[in-house]
Amino acid sequence: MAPHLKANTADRILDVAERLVQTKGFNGFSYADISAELGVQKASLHHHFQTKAILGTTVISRHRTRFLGALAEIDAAGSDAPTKLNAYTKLYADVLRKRRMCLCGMLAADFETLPKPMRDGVVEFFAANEVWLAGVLESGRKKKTLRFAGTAAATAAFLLSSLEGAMLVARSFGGVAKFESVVRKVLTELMD
Amino acid sequence: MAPHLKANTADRILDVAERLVQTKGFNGFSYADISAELGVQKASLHHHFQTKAILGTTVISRHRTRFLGALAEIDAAGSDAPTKLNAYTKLYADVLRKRRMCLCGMLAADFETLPKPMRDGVVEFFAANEVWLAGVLESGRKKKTLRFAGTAAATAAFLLSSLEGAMLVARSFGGVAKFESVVRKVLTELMD
DNA sequence: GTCTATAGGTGGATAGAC
DNA sequence: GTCTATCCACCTATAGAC
Repeated sequence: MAPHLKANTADRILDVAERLVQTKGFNGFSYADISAELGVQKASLHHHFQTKAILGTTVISRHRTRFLGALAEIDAAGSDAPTKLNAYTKLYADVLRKRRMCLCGMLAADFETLPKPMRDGVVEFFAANEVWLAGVLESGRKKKTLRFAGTAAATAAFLLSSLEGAMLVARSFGGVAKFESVVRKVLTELMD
Repeated sequence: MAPHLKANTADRILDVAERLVQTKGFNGFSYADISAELGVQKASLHHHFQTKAILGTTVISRHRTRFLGALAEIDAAGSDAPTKLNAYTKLYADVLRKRRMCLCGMLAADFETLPKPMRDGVVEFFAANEVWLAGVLESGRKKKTLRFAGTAAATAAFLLSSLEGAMLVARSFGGVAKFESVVRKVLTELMD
C-alpha cells in the first residue's frame, strides 16, 4: 500500500532476476548481469541471496504471492465467470506485452536443470492456477454462463496449457496479436 | 534407408546435442556434457562443429528435415483430415514419452539468448507447421470431416500453441496422461 | 550492507602432435 | 579425425576490510 519511491536492494535484485528469468531463462543470466544493471557488486548480491538457487526460489515465491493476489482481486470484483476468465487471460497478455514469458512457463522449460526447491515452486504454481481455473469453470457451468464437456479440472488444464503455449510461441512467432487470436479461440469455445 | 550399425561421429554428436537441447535447453548443456557421454574429447567435437551456434543450427536443420519428412509420410498415407491430425499429435506424444520437450518449443523459451541463425530456424519450423496444419484443416472443412470457426490459419496457430503448451506444462506437471487429456479436448472441438 | 580481491571451477574455443 | 595441452573469459561463491 505505502508507495516507497525506492525499493530496497533485495527487492530490486528480485525485480531484475525475475525479468531475466522470464526473458532468458534460469540458465541464461548470471549474477554479473544483475550486478551490471543495478550498479551493485556481485558480492553484495550474494549477501542478499547467498546462492542462485535461493535467488530463484525467492523469485518464484514472491511471484506466486503476487499472482495469487491478482486472482484474489479478480474474485473480489464479484464478476461472472466469463469476465473472470477474460481478466485471467489479460494477466498473461500483459506479461507478453513486456516481451516476457510466464515465469513458471519459462522455468518449466528449464525444469530438468532446476534445484529441487525451484521445481516444487513451479509445480505448486501450476497446481494453484488449475485449482482456481477449475473453480471459475465449475461456477460458470452452474450458472450457465460457460459451457464445456468433461470435467472442470480437465478444462482448466486445457486452458492453462493453451495460454502457456500461446505465450511461448507468440514471443518468437506472431507476437501479441497472434496470442490474442489464440486466446479468443480458446475462450469462444467456452462462452459461445 | 541402408541401416548403419554405427552412426558416424557427427551424427552421434547431433543425437546427443538434440536430446540435451530438448531436455535442458540450449544454455543448459555444454560441449563437456557431450564429450563425457560419447567418450570423445571436446576438441574433437569442435572439429565437427566449430562453434556451439553451428552445432545448434545444424541440430535445428536436421530436425526440420526429419519432421517435414514425417509430415510427408502422414500425407502419403492418404488418410482423411481427422486421422492426419491424430497422427500429428502422436508425433508430439512420442517426444513427450521420451521425457523431452519439442525441440523448437524449448528453443522458443531460449529465444532471446539464441544466435540469429538459430532464431530463424525456430521461426521457420513454426511457420512450416502452421502451413501444414492449415492445409489439413482447410481440406477437412471442405470434406466436412472437420468443423471450426474462423480461418484455417488461426485454427492452426491455436492447435500448435495448445500442443506446445500441453507439452511444456505436462513435462513438469501431469505427464503424458495430462498431455493426452488436453489433446483429446483440443481435437474433440474440431471433430465432434 | 557494500566494497575489493580472489578462489576454484567450467564455459567455448584453438594450436599442434599423432 | 582424434588426441593432449592450453587460453582466457566467465561462472558461482567466499574472505575480509570498511
